[in-house]
Amino acid sequence: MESDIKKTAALFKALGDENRIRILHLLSGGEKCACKLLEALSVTQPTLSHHMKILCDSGIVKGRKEGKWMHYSISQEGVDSARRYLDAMTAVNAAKEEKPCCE
Amino acid sequence: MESDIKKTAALFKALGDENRIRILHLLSGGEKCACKLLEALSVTQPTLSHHMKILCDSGIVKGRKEGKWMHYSISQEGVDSARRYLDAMTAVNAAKEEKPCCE
DNA sequence: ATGACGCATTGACATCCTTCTATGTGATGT
DNA sequence: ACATCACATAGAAGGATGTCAATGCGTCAT
Repeated sequence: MESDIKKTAALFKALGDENRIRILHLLSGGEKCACKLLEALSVTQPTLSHHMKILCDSGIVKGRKEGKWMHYSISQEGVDSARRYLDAMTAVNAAKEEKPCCE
Repeated sequence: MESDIKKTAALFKALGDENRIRILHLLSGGEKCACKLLEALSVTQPTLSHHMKILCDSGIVKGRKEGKWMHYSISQEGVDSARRYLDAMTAVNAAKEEKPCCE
């Protein structure tokens, strides 16, 4: 439960950077290798590598090694768990509704 | 388009902190005043105020002032726009699929 | 008016994050 | 074996972020 919060925070933290959002936009067009991402992003190669590690660790992106190339794609499970969290948040549970405290 | 990225990043950045996630969990039970959030969170009052500002600025929470009390609740529109972004990311558009670059 | 209360703002400090250059590692080709 | 290529890792620098104590600002009651 408490570790759930940690994982959720890591997931959304991963989504909270402009360059990583651009990367995800690119990946929404399908699996891409690192070199293609690199030429689309105006960052250096180590910076891209750093962002890809964060995205993979958070679970929203998965990597596939093929020879010396690295192919990245969006992980459906990662997106699903993010969506599941948003749903849980949205579900303003009327049953849980409590009396206002201050009036 | 570019400002969309900024707004999206701000929204997910707001979701990427453990205490703010706890706040949203509390708010999923319905509107709450700041004092209730405060006693549930083991942070000081200025820290809570700071987090509430970030959540409100990102659009995922809205505040309602009533006398000297501040009531916070989850903004459906904010959650929707977050969900919309996740959907856009998920939609692995087969039409946009391109030839792999490196093989 | 004055004091108490609820919350916001300021300023300081420590930590984390993003980015870079430099270097390491593993696979491919000659 | 050696050079080259694609990517990862290490280390450093600067900026952003989370937290607190102190203070400010409305609002309410007396």
